[in-house]
Amino acid sequence: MTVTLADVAARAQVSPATVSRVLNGNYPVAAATRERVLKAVDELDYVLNGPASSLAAATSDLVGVLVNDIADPFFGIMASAVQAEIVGPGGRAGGERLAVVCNTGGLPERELTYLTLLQRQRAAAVVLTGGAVENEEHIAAVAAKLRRLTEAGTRVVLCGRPPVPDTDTVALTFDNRGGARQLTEHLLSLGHRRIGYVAGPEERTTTRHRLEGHREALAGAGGPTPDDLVVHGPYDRASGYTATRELLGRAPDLTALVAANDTVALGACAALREAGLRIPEDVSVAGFDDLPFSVDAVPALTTVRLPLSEAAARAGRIAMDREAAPEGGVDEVRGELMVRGSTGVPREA
Amino acid sequence: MTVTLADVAARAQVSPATVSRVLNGNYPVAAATRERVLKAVDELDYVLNGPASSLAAATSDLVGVLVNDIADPFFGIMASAVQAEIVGPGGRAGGERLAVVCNTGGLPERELTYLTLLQRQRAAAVVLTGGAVENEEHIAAVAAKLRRLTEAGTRVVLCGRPPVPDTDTVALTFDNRGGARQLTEHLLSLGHRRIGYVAGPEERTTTRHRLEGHREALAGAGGPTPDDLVVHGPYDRASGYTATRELLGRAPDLTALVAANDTVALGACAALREAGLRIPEDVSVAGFDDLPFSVDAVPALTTVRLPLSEAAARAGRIAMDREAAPEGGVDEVRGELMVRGSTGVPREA
DNA sequence: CTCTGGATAGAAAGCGCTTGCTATCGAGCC
DNA sequence: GGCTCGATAGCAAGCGCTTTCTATCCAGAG
Repeated sequence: MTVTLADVAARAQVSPATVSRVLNGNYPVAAATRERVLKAVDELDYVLNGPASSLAAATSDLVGVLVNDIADPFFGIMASAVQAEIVGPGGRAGGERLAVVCNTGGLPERELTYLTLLQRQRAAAVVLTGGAVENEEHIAAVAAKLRRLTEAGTRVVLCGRPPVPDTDTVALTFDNRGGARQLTEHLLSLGHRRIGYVAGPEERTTTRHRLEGHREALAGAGGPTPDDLVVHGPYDRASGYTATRELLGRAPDLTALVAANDTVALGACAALREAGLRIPEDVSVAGFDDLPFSVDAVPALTTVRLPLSEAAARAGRIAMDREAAPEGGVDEVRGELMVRGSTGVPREA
Repeated sequence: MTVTLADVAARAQVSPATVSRVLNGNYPVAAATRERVLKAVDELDYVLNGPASSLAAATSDLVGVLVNDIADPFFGIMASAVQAEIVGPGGRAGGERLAVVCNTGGLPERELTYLTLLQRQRAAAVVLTGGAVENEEHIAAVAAKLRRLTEAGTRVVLCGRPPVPDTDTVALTFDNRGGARQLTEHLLSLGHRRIGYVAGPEERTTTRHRLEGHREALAGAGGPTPDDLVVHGPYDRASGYTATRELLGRAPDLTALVAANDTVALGACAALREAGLRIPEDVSVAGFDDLPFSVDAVPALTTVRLPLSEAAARAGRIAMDREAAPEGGVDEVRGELMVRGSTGVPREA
């Protein structure tokens, strides 16, 4: 039925071993023989049997990219960059690898399921993107899985995720704390004092770090962060919308709003507008990430730009061993404050 | 080194065959034995060897999802929906499958490369999303590949892509033409006559169909489509921006602008605003797809909503054989015109 | 108490490929 | 001219799992 290596070998009048070597190109084969084999491959329209090959060679050409939410451009951009590096610059350069992105939905179980699935497939490398869930049990489970993966020869790279102690993994983290601090400091410097904060989901490293940065900035300005000015919710537009309405109810006097990310900020803007408040005249709004649409918001969103594409590309290269891992296995990538139209001087400043 | 089925068998005091049967659950195994095996699996932390299993069973649990640009929410949303259906409603329900999304970048070669890679992995199913490149050679090559895939037992489903004749594939198409027609008719009914059109890349089915719908509407209103009011470009913000500047230069009198999709529309808005034109007072703008951010644009974008998530979920279910394929293997999904603030009556109407 | 048959478990033959080791063939060298 | 060595090609042993075919065991039937 299906064409096998043996068929090709028969047609090319060589042994299966030779065909295998031509296809893998890691053993000298006379030019004439190679030609003959390639011709046979072509004529028979032969396609290597991946599983058989992986089994025999004990490695596969699968590379996994785990993301929390593929529908979110934040992850889409990173996934795209990683994948581009993995397939190879030329589109198919080098040993064709299958870069597969796995959507965990931010669920701990799914993350583990995918990790197991990738382990099962003997993946060549795995890139984990985005914030991690901060749940002791889950962290331990993931660490164990990653240890097992690296032991089996799978290279593991984390991007935008805190390093996992006691593992052979490489981590490229984002300076969420520092970025958030800068952002809030910017607001403080404009004169804002009552600043609402729409945080991401609890138990997420990204959420915590950004919130900590915010608190640091406020603490630096002498004030604590009133708990009632912080509301948690998922990283989506709806959360920004509802949280803002909630905050507006709790503190009608706030003059600025910091959102967990740009998407949330957009929802916040919608809620403010609906409440008849102008941006930034009545309330300033700031986001995080600087996703492509942020510059097009009206007014353009003040935010912290994270070099998602660059960082992810680097992660991909490290995973492919085409770039050295950073000293110590960890490197922090900084964000850049982008001041735009959505933030301004408060009403009565 | 690594734990194998045999190790588990030894530990559980059973034969490898029994372990395999417990793991696959397709053969009666006494409860007590099953327990013993499962315990051994757990104690040894055994993970099935995917390649070996796929080789022996001649099938794999990989399902491929091809997208043109994973960084674009249009595809991210579809990928997410397909993946959710494939993994199973419960997160890990059923025979754990690995849904992998492959980013083709809209490049024909890459599309074929991924298809080959999936064929090589003996994928259980493949879902192709988004418009296809309209290049005869490429179409034939893809058709051949798909034929080969279906022959090998891989189920192939197209989502938002025209059916491929003479193949055993199922296609869920979007009514791009009809949606575009409605959109332009809406503009015409408002009184617009000079309408610019920022089209997608040439040689793409989506581009062509939307443009045809636009032309149909204009023809219905008695006028042809002046060629100089149509500009092609990629499906991104930058394209919308530059194309709009170009159009503004060519026809300063235009009162409305239709973009290939929402992202492009956003770029168009930016260019208009920069030119000092108000939306919709001076120029009306319309997009396509109704991506999440469109409702948050200011003014909110008039567009055609495509049920991306629903359609993709359905495609996923069909691929998993959990839903019957539509009659004839093809079904057209309609869009819905969403009239919002970005379109209005033209200046001198 | 022996016989029949359903329910389980095991033996073993691959699945298609990779790769260490061996065999072959000339060419260059003493 | 016989010998050594580099360059190629083939042999054959797996890689770890699935599955067909058989063997075994025990309950109920006669």
